[in-house]
Amino acid sequence: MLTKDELEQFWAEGNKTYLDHISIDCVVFGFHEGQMKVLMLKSKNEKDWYLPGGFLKIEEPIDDAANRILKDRTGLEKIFLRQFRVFAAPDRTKHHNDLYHDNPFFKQRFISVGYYALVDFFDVTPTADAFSEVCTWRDLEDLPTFQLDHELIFNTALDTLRLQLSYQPIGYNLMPKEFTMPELQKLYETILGKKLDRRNFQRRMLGFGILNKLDQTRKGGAHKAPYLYSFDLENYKAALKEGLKSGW
Amino acid sequence: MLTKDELEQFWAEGNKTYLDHISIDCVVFGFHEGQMKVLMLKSKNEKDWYLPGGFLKIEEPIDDAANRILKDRTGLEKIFLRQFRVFAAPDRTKHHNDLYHDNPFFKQRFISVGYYALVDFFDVTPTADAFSEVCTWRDLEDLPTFQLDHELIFNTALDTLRLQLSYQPIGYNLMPKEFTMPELQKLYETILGKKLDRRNFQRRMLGFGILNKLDQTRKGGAHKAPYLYSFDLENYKAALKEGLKSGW
DNA sequence: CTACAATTGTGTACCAATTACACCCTTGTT
DNA sequence: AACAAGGGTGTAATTGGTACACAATTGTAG
Repeated sequence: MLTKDELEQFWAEGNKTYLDHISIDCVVFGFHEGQMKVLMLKSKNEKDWYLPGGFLKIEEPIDDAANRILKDRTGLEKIFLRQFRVFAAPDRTKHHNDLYHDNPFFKQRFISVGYYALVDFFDVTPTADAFSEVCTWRDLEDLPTFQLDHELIFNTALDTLRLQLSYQPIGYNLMPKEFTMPELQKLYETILGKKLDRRNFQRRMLGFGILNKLDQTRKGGAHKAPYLYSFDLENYKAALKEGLKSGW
Repeated sequence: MLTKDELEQFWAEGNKTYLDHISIDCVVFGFHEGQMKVLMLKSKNEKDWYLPGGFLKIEEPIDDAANRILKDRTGLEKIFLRQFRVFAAPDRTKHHNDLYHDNPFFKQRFISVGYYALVDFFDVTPTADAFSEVCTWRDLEDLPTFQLDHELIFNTALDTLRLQLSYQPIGYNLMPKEFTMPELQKLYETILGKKLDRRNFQRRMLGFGILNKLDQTRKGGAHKAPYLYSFDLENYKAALKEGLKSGW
């Protein structure tokens, strides 16, 4: 974390590096021990948490900016990222504290482009940014209070993710390379917030043709060892593009 | 249309009124004589057409800006509007002509927020903006060449609209108050670009519970007079919110 | 004023997908 | 060796979607 002076220096330089008025906020979803997680940050001086975010460099493509920001927070490149909405209420940064408001760069109005990301929990190394000293996964069942409009951004991302689940495959970016059917089902149940029938889930999932059944089982539990699966990346990508249901 | 001097004046004042780097582009869909239409503009000096658009005022909510822009082009207030994506390639305005590029306001990089709108064709009074003298409906089957990245914006809007058709009701904003089932079917067929079975369409549509059957028929054609329907606004709005299919 | 063409209203048989279950198999523990 | 906890696979019942057939209404041509 920067000192107050360093911070002021950073902001003073802001508009030489970054485009005015544009910011990016990211909702990073992970999945661990049967729980959905979101990556969040907190600075020492404040009690509220916020989402990973940043600004757009003057000549940078916006998806590159989102990737850059997330690489800094997670160590990951080539993250599954999707733009889902712009947050632009004129007063969205009004409640910021003086540290920011005294500063000419941060004082301006920001139109924030919201992205959500799906990542494999174990691949991520949460890394705090210059304005915080805590960066960690938060459980969806136990969320902290949010800064600014970040609760709205988070909720909108979750709604979008749930909606997309009904016509697009999800999981490739959230699961490890190999996984069992019950593990995948748990992911779906967690995103949707409801229980699904084990047998029907399996049939339907297999029916999509995006899974490869491996000739191995996951030993360890005091039960029958479940088979391992991996995603068939080619079919998975095709399903992403064309959707899982025909609609009309 | 403004003269060159007036135009320069307008741009010179630009950043006193408008926020830098942010623009808005709108894809306005209408429906007339069995054809899908898009509202487009053209200026005298150029052969390519462009979409209705504008800028965000310094303290204006972004949805208000989109509504304001569309009110200017169509005369309509309270249009059905939906944000669908941000267009932000750094070179997206590079191919603009000198009239614009010589100008400090327009020379800057713009991040454009894309909206699509659905309107009743007959309610619209197409009105040119300050930079054009043609503003008119263009048939989807006979589109002109587009300026800048407006073809990408248009295509993305159409894809989004088609996708939304599979899980949300559409029509309230595009149809007149009272309409017949074949007329509504024609709308769906036009958006989707394919024929649907008349009888199955009717059954499914009625199954959604968003239509009121009226005790009148539309006379005039040399055929059996079809019944008139109107939307049940309450159920329609509920369906918009919850979606038409359960998904999982 | 009657026959006709066009188009709408309604019904039904068939196939596919989803749901709700039952039964047996494997694994580690007691 | 018996048992508890889960997992693999199957099937009947229901729902939903698709592909048709047939009767009814309207304006027009003769």
